[in-house]
Amino acid sequence: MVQSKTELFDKELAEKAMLFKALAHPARLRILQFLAETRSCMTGDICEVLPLSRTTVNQHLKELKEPGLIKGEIDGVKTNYCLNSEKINNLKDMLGGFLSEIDCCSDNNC
Amino acid sequence: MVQSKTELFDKELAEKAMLFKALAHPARLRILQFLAETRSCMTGDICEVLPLSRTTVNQHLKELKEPGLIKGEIDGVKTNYCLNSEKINNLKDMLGGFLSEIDCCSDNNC
DNA sequence: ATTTTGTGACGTATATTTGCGTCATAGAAT
DNA sequence: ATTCTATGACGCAAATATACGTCACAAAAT
Repeated sequence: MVQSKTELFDKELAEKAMLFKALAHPARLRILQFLAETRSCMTGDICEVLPLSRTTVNQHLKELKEPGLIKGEIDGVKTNYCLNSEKINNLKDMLGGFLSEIDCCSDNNC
Repeated sequence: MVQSKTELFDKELAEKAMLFKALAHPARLRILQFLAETRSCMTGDICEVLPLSRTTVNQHLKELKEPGLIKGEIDGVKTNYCLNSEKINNLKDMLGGFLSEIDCCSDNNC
């Protein structure tokens, strides 16, 4: 692509797409699940659950942190990660809204 | 990446990630919106709504067709696209399920 | 003081996505 | 028969994502 055209779209749509993108990899979904299961959430612990190197896991964590879905708190040497419930709830509303907007009437057949 | 490790994850998670990926671009979200608004849904019509070339739009359509979110019916020269309500509803359930699984208790703070 | 442990930052290689132009095809209109 | 319209298939270039190794750093343990 000569240029990324993402900014030519509606701002809200772009934002929603960004959130979907954050969820578009099984590793990131697994991380969210894991963080929901256990609140003790060191980076190292997360790595042990995933079939990926620490480096890669770290990168996925960054991608979840960027849209604010998770938070990272430095605790001495360690960093504790956890879900950002507020954002997750926003996400839930947003996605639900979009999907019901899309499929208001279920007779959308050709 | 030396290798795509997507297949090392839970099959269900991978499937969910695939669906999220299909929704991870504003153009594709816009297409879904547009198809919900109007059922007359020729490729050409869709192109006029998007700031992208017909070639690119076609590709996005393909990406929506693959997971079955939309259907394409050949009508003479034209192809009519429309939402696949059944799949959209599946999607809605799946996402809702995942999100409530993630955020069962809203006291997930560090 | 040195080692260990847990991290993040940086660079690199490969894979995939995005965007587009061009071509071929098939039906409709002239 | 030729032109026009609508479409899909193919291939290319640039941008991003994915995965990893290596390095540096800071606190804790030895």
